[in-house]
Amino acid sequence: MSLLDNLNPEQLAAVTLPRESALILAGAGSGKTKVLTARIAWLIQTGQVGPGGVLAVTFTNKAAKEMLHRISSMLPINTRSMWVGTFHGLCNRMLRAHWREAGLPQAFQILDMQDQLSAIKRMYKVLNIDAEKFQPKQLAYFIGSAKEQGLRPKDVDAFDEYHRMMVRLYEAYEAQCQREGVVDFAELLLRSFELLGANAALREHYQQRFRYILVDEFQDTNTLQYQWLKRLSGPQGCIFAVGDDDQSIYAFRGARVANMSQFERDFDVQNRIKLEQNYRSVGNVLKAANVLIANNKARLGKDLWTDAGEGEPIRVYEAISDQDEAGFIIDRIKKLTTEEGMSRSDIAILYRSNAQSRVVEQALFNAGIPYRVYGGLRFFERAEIKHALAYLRLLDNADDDNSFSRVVNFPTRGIGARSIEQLQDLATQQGISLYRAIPLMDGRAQASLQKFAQLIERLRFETRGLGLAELVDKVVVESGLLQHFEADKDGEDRVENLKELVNAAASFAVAEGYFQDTAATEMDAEKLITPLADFLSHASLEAGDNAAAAGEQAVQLMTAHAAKGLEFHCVFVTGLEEGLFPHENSVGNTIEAGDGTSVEAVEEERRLMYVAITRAREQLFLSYAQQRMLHGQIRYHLRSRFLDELPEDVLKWLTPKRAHIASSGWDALDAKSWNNTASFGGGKAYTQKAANRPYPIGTGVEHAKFGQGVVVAYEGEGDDQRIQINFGRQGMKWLMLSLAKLSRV
DNA sequence: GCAAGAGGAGTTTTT
DNA sequence: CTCCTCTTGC
Repeated sequence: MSLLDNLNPEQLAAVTLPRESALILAGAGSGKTKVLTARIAWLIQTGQVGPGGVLAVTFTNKAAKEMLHRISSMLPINTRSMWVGTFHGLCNRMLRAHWREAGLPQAFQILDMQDQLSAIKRMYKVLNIDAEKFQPKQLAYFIGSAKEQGLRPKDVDAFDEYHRMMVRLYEAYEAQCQREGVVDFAELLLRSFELLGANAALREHYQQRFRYILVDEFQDTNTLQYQWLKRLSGPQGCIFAVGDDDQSIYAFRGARVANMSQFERDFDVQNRIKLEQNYRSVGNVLKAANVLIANNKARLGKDLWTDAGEGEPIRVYEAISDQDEAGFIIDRIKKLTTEEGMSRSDIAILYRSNAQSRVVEQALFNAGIPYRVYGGLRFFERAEIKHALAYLRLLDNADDDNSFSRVVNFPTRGIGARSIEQLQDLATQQGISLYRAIPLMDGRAQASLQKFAQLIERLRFETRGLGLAELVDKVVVESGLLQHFEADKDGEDRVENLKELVNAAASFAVAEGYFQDTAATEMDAEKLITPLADFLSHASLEAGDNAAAAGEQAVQLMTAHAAKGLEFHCVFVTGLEEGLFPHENSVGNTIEAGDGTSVEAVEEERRLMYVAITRAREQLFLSYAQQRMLHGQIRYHLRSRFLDELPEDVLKWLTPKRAHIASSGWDALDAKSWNNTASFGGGKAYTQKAANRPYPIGTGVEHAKFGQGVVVAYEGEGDDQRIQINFGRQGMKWLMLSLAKLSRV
């Protein structure tokens, strides 16, 4: 069977393109990964390139793994010489190989976001910076976005005092990182980019080597990633970029859709291939998606179609409250699993923000339906794991002050804050790391610090020659971490996790081909890295699964963002309310597209909605609530504009469709006449019909200037009485009741 | 050195 | 409301 079987004409055209740069506009569910992997396999199979000449880059480790997996199932080749990975993973690989040229210590460590923040806080202490005025998070953001634009401190223009300070802090942060031998995520990219820029021999080497570069999710690339690709591919470069502008939902973290059209210009792209046939969803879902996304102005243009039938209509439910909405979902899930025999794991509940999961979780829990929530702490981010990793990092690089500070007194060894301060002063004075400053200490604290240093030295000595898993095991035990959590009556999970870390090290060693007799600290000649350093990189770059544990067969709960790339038989998109989805922060705002133009921020929200609904294979439920608990207050929202943008003929309203949300100030009696609603409670707010409140809270009203809105609150009495109305896209307004010309909707 | 309590903030997130 | 961080007090 040929690789090219089972490809539609557009896919085939993309897979078999000659050596030239191309942009593949791949719609949701159009077989994007299939095309990417088939192209790689085809290039290799037809002898146009060897595995070593291919570089494929993705955004997530999951996507990279999936790609490698598929390639190796198509071709009997060794994928180790192939560069397939995330931007960060590939940059790390390059920097490990050329650490000297890149100006890094061989054992450089990678800071994740947590580490970066603690590094900044530590720096603030030394420099005596007011963390209120210059918030660590703000600085981290500032540094990150500077680096993503390729800017070093000297390149950043500061227009005011605040920003001048930020630049100085950026400079100090850089110096600290360099001294400690650590790099943050953005630094991995920028260093690699600068390395390629400064070192012509190296640049040409890689340019000649990677004859074919393939990029997944191209719409998500930021400025630096794009420039990196450009530099790496070189003048003769050939880039196969796959992306979907309609699924660009990460502008807020620097993704630049404009890279797509810039790519076409920069690389003289002759071929823009559209993959529009969808293999995932039924017709009704696709029609809704197409019509919805057509409301966006900034688009390259694309319409999905399918051979499959229309499927069931999209069902829409207006809930009285968030609880009622959850009740509706539970009810439907029960029906789906019992009457239609659907597996729970084929059902996803999507929402705009994480906080919305609570109500649904509660309801699922009460109903005894197993579920799992995506988006919690990931394995390598857990405190006990970070502690263990800190010991390991100190073995690899004793100058890593972040790691030092984390574990110097954990488990407690009587080294207090004052001793650390003293030590820090000495280290700062001498321009050396905390660890190296220990011998300079005197007084009482010296003894305990010395003991800590001896522990590290002893561990380093005793683990020499050990395999990776044995090394990790030894460190977890000898550091006292295991014992510490074993003594803690609530430490069971942490003990389990530490043991799991040893397992993780063992399976990592196997997966990476480090055999039992490979010493964890011995350089692997082929990979130019020690197994320990490799494992530590892995821990930083691949933080692990972030789904809370629960059995198989669980309903999947996640944000619409987290659902990107996934698909489910049945999808519930919840909280479709103005202010929530689209989120209030996006309404009325514009964002820079990156090419000089600006677009409405709500367009990104619409794309997010597009992503959400195109996750559904067969069944799609949309819901919203008239009132919901938010930040400890009951809030009233209008129905989301996105619902109103959907074509009526693919929808089936399970509750009467009203002119708009809460149009008649209805009470519990009305609710009973509606499907299912009464049993789920809620609606209490609607019983108040005080004479001085002509429009009860929750009522829909129309205002000549602001349009339609929902009554949210009252204030004052008599002639002074004011009414608060949520006008959705016009915002929240307080109006004098006696003056405002209102009418019921 | 740790636990309780005040205080503040509160989209989306991968590496 | 609820979660997280930082401070205060024993």
